[in-house]
Formats: sequence, C-alpha cells, structure tokens
Amino acid sequence: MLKEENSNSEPYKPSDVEKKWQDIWKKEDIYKTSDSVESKKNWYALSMFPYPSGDLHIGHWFAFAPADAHARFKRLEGYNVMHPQGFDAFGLPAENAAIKRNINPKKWTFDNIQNMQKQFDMMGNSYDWSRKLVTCTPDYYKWNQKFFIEMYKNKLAYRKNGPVWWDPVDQTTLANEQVVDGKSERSGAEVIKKMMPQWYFKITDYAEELLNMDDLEWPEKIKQMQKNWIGKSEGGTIDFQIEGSSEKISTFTTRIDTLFGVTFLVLAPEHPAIKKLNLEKNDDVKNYILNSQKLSEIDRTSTVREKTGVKTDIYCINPINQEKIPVFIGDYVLASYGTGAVMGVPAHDQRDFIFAKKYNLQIRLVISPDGSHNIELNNAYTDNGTLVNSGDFDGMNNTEAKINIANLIENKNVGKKTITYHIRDWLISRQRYWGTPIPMFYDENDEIIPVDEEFLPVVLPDVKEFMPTGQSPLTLDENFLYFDHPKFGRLRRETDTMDTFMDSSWYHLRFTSPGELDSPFDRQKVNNWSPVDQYMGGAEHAVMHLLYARFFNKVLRDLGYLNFDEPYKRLFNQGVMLARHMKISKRNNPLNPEPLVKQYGADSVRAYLMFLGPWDRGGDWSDSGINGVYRWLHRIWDLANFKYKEKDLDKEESKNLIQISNITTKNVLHDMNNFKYNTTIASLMEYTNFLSKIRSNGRVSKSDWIDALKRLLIHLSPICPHISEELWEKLGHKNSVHLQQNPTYTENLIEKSSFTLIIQVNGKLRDQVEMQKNTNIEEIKSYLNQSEKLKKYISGKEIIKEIYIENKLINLVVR
RNA sequence: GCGGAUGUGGUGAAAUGGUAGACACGCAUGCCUUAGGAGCAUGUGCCGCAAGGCGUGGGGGUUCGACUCCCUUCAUCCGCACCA
Repeated sequence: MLKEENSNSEPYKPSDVEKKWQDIWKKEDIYKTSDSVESKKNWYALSMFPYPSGDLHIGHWFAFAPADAHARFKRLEGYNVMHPQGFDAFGLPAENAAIKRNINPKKWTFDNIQNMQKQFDMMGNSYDWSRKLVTCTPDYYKWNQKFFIEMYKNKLAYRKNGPVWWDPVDQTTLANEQVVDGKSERSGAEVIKKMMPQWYFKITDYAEELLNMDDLEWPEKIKQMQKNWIGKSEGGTIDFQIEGSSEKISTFTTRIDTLFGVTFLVLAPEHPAIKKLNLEKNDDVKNYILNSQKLSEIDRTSTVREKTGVKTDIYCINPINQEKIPVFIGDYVLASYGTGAVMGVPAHDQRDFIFAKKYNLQIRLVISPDGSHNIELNNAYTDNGTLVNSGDFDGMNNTEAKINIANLIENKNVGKKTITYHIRDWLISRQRYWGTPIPMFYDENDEIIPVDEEFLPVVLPDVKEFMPTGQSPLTLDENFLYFDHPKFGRLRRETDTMDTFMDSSWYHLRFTSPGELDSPFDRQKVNNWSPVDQYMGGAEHAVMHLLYARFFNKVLRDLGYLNFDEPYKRLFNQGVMLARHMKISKRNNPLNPEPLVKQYGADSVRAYLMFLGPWDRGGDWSDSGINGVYRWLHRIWDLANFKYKEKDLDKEESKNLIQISNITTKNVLHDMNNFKYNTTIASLMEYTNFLSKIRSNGRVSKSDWIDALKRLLIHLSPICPHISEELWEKLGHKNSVHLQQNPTYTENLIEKSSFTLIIQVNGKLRDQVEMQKNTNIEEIKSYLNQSEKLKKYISGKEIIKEIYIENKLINLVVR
C-alpha cells in the first residue's frame, strides 16, 4: 500500500475515536431535541423501549442500532428528530432477582438501567437522554393510576369475578394475550383456569374501531394478526325454547342459512343452563362434566382430540320449524365464545358431522351443491349452494337465505343478528409486587372506592418479602394495606398491581414532555409530536403491546387527552436475530457484543449488523464476516487521510466521479428510506472501491475529490457515527457531521451517454457490446452481422423475430 | 387444519419481466512488507482440458425473454387454531 503518500496519519483505532466523540456529543448535547425548530418538520423516531435486564446483548444491538441509523438519517433529511429512550422498568425479573439473590428490586433495576444506558452510549446511539423515562418511578406510574381511575369512572375499568388464566410458576393471573398455546408467554408454564375477582379494561368496547387499520403503514402481517386476534364474526343468535320449560338456550351461528338442518344442540360444560335446570341429576352428565373439568386447557382445546359429548334429558324446539331436537353437553364447545352453546348442523359443519356420526344423530342436507335433495355425505358440505329441505326457502341460494332467514327470526322475535368478537377484555391485575399499585380502596362491605386524586400516587412501598404466594406481597404490608380516609374512615387497599403492559401503552406520549409534574404530558406538545412517525421493534408484540397501545390511545382520546386516533403511524418490525438457532435472551441464550466492540469498535459492529441482510429478516448470528466491514472502515480511514494531489486532470475521470457520486447518493437515499441498510452499505462500499482506485491517479480536481469524501462521510454517518465524525473533523469541519444535510443528486448527471447492448439469441445472452445511446437500428444490425460470437448461433438459420428494446437489448428469435 | 412469509454459489446475500449471483465472507495463486486491520493484484456458481452445456427447492404454464407473473407440489420458519 502507498504508505509513503499517506504521511503522518494515525492508524484507525476505533476505541480512541469512539470514546472521544461519545464524550464530545455528551458535552455538547447534540442530540437534545427541541419541541420545534423554525422551518423544520418534526419526526418522532421511536424504538420499543427495553426491559432493563442488565446488559445489552447482540439482539438489542440488532434492534437499536439500525433504529438509531434511521433517526440519524431523518436528521440528515432535514427533520427535527426526536429519538428518545427509556426503560420498561416494572416486571418480574426484578422481583425474581430479589427472591433469588436477596437484592432490592429497585436497586437491581436502577443499577441495570445505569449500566444499560452506558452501553447504549457505547453503541453510539443518538438518544436525547434528557427525555429518559423509567416507568417504575412514582412520577411515571402516578399517571397509570390517574388513568385507571378515570377509566373506572367511565366504566372502562371494572372488577369482575370470573374464570381467569393463572400462571402457577409466576403465581399470578395473565391476560388472554399473554397465554400462548395454553402456556404463559413469560414463564412458559402451562396455565390453569381459576375463578378470581380481577380488574379488567374494556378493550372489547373498541373491538370494532381497532379493526380499522386502513391508515396505518404497518406490516400487513401485524395487521392480520391483530384482525385475527380481534376475531370479528357476523352471524345471529337464535333462541331455542326448552321443551316443557320457560327457559331458552341461545346459540350463536354464522350459518343462519342452515337453520333447517339443526338436529341437535351442544352446550359447553360450564353453560349456566346446566345448573339452572339441574341437568347433573343425570349421572352420565355429572360424570362427563367432572371429567371435562379435569382436562387441562391444552387437552381440551386440542383440535386433534376426538369430539365427545353426553346426552342430557332435555329437548329443545327449533324455532323455524318447531322440530324437537336433543340437547348434548360437549367440551368442544367453549363457554367463553359466543353464547357457550352451538346448534348442531352436521351436514354443513365438520365438527358437528363427526359428532353426529359418533352419536348416531340425523344428518340432514339443507344446502345442496346442485339442488338435489339427497346426497350421500362423507364430510360436511361447507360451501355455498341452494337451500333444500328448508320449507319456504327451498331453491334460494344460501347467501340470500342468510338475510331472509335472519329477517324472519328477528320478526318472530326468536333471535337477532349478532356480531361476536374473539377478543376478551384486558385482564389488568397481577398478584405480584413490582408494578403499579392499583389505586382502589374497599370499604368494609367490599364496595369499591377509587383513591382520591389528591392521594396519588399510591406509592409502591418497600417490602421485604417477595415470595410469590398467589397473593400480592403488598397484602403482607399492614401499613400499606389500610388507609384512614378523611371521609370514609378506615379503608382497605387493593393490593394487586397492574400488568406492565399498562406502562408501555402510553410511554411514547410521556417522551414528548417527560418533566411534567402536574399532568401525564403537555397536551400541546403531545399533539404536536404525535403520532409517532416511525416505530421500530419486534413482531412478538403484535397482539400484546401494539394492540394495548392502540386501545389506550383511543381511550385517552375519548377521555379528552388526545386529538388523534392512532399512536404509531408507521411500524417496522426487525427480524429475529438468533444465536445457535435460539432466540437471544439474557436468561437463556446471551450473546455479548463487548468482545467484538473491543476488537473492532462499535461502528464495525453496527455496520456489520446492518450489512448482514435486510433488517426485517434477521437470521442466525455469526461474526464470520465482521472483518469485511472492519477492513472497509480502514479503507475509508485511509482514503480520508490520504494527501490527495492533482496530477493529470482528466475530464472523463471527473465526469465518471460525478456520475458515480450521484448514483451512490440516489441509491443511498432510496435504500435508507426503505430500511435497506445492507444495500446502502454495498453502494457505499462500491463508492469506496472506486475512490480507492482513482486516488493515486490525481485525475480529478482536489475539490471534486474532497466533495466525494464529504459525500461518503455524510452517507456513512447514520451507520457509523464515530468514524464519520472523526474523519469529518479531519477534513477541517468544525460542525458535527450529524448536523449536516444529505447530499443531493441530479438525474441527468446519472445518465450515461453509452450503454451495454445485450444481444440475445432465443433469449440467451450471446454477445454484448458498448454502444452510444440512441444508436439507430441499422448500426446495431451491422454490428450483429459482423459479430464473430453470434455467427454460430445465427448462420444458416432463419430469424423469425427481433425484439428490440432501445438502449437495452436485442433478442433474435431464430429457427 | 387455516393464514402468512421464505427457499438463489462453500457462507451472508443482490437483482422496475431484460447480462442471475451486485456487495461482502471464505478460498486459491502471485506480489510486497514499517507483522498491521496486513495491504495489493488476479481468480472463484456447477460440470467440462476445451468447445460447450447446466443452473434461482421440484414439476407444469404464460412470454421473444421468468429468481421475478400464473398453477401445482415439497421443505423450513412464523402466526392462529374446536371461533360455531
């Protein structure tokens, strides 16, 4: 290498460079964001804030470094960018550390936060730490409590005794969203059903609005997952009179058109009619119900399990044709969905079909594919068709029949059109310590009294005993437990704490005015910054955090806090970075970036993570290629330190340089805007390679050379903030590279005067030649005629067709 | 079972229906050395000495031309899962 020309340049030592600039950025506070800047638009770039588990692992780097590059890029585009960071600091690990190692959860959490903040800075991220928030501070969770009370007063928070999911390992209840495949999303333990009084948020009130995601620029996958989770289905409820009783059984169906085909009813084992009508006096029924209670939820909801049931002593009357039909109890019917009872239409529902076969029940065809009345069915026929065996409706197509039969039963007052949703209300209470205390009192009659606003926050007391007992540890704290209320006297406090998803449902709002003491946020500022322009984080939050946050936004809007409908306008999901084919996590599979940072520097680690592949793909971690980006940064270092000397100025070379510069910028701007960091870096590498090639020739003017370096460094700066800043300074700039604007490109400087003509024979490449643009076809043909390469493919053959795409290719079709 | 995504060299990966494999890793050969991040040069999809042929999971199709569009099938991953 040309070291002699590269006089007095220091070798690239990432650790020195990175430390130097991290200190300067901190001192000069260059990432501090004003609420507004004259002539700049605001851009709110937000990463899902982390749980303070102690150390940032490679998975964190993969989530946060590219997100930071996005924020930095938006600054270069001229936006006033807010890129805040905080800590989702309530939650079980702190408590478990307390139990296992006898460490105070608060201390554990804050030590971790301190450590992680330091590590974030070592990553070189451009966070405005003046906006930092920590959800376990009373300043923050006071507002959880305030919102909770307002929701209670508006009937959006309520307490109800009912069946709940219980995690036997973490010893707490869970929300539906936190149960995956019958297991706790957090602990992995198989959950069980318990009856307990718990607090809920009425997310079901917003089910319909939450379905509307038309204006969200989110990955379709996430939208689909939310839609599936909300699970809207339109149909009708139909009341079946019980024979010899005044009671009715309501069933929900989406196939009201099959009403004439009902040959039995099935009730969930928990259906209230069972107790009411004392059906358990029949021993078979009694035993069946007992058995179904013994089954775990996983078994009970397994789709491969055989459908079982037991016949009861009662019959119902089908309101449309007055037929008498038997009533069964079957544990494949879920009490929690619809009405907890289904009408059995074996001819047109596969589950009912199997059930009917097993119990020898009548299978009556009412929707016919071809209008014929008697078809031997081997399976349920679930497609559309013509009604048969359906009285006055015979001959009608079933879509039409749906409407007509629904109208008929509404008119006869034996049922109505209904919409059912899969989503359940959000169970918010947890029987654990490290969370926001639910701000409610109970009087001696167990009547609920919300904590008065003047007594907020209800501060989480320091306790000594955290062992999970199934009851909140707060129950053990007498001082906490009782409160002498000036008006109501001695009251007992609610001791459950809130689900930590409460904290993350509105933290993005708090970032806009984190210092507010008298309100959760400054309304003008929050409306000014919101919604978040670009939200970035993992897809694992699709139906938890992301759904809750949308719900919460709508609640706060309806309570008058906000004037917009959605919290996160754009969402990008990074892929999952695996290590040894397993998800990286502090608990199970840590992967420490520190040795890499030490050896190669944070810039190389950042660039490597972004170069690996598309950000939304993820993949299995391997550091085998990190040397490549490291070498690249060295080449850039050498380039910028190179003492450039003009020698034989050459117009063509200048033109080339300008063209390549413009192409590079065009690619970079496009790819950065689409989170395609890998191809951005590839373009910058090509640019670097080109500059390396021409640097000794001295054929371009010094000012063109310097311009090219500046362009390179600005483009590099979002990805590798430290080395670009250092070299920017070495080029003699006093202002930070991170306060610059993106270079521009001009389309007509990109255009070449020549092009490579692709010559194909029968669609296969056989020759190519450099041509001036817009060369006329005669000239091209004369080339074709004398081309040696083509001869053997066309001589003696008939050219039956020529496809000519100007300035691109010619394809000769020969026979 | 349903829904979605993905499938390209030894590896990570690129490619508005128009040169498949950009950019890197790795490897090979050579040069140079102030042993550093070494650097530089050349080569590197597969088969073949070559000419040439074959190549984007498999099979069909549309097209002058398909990684790209359509059908079908397989594999992997991710969601959901008795939703009535």
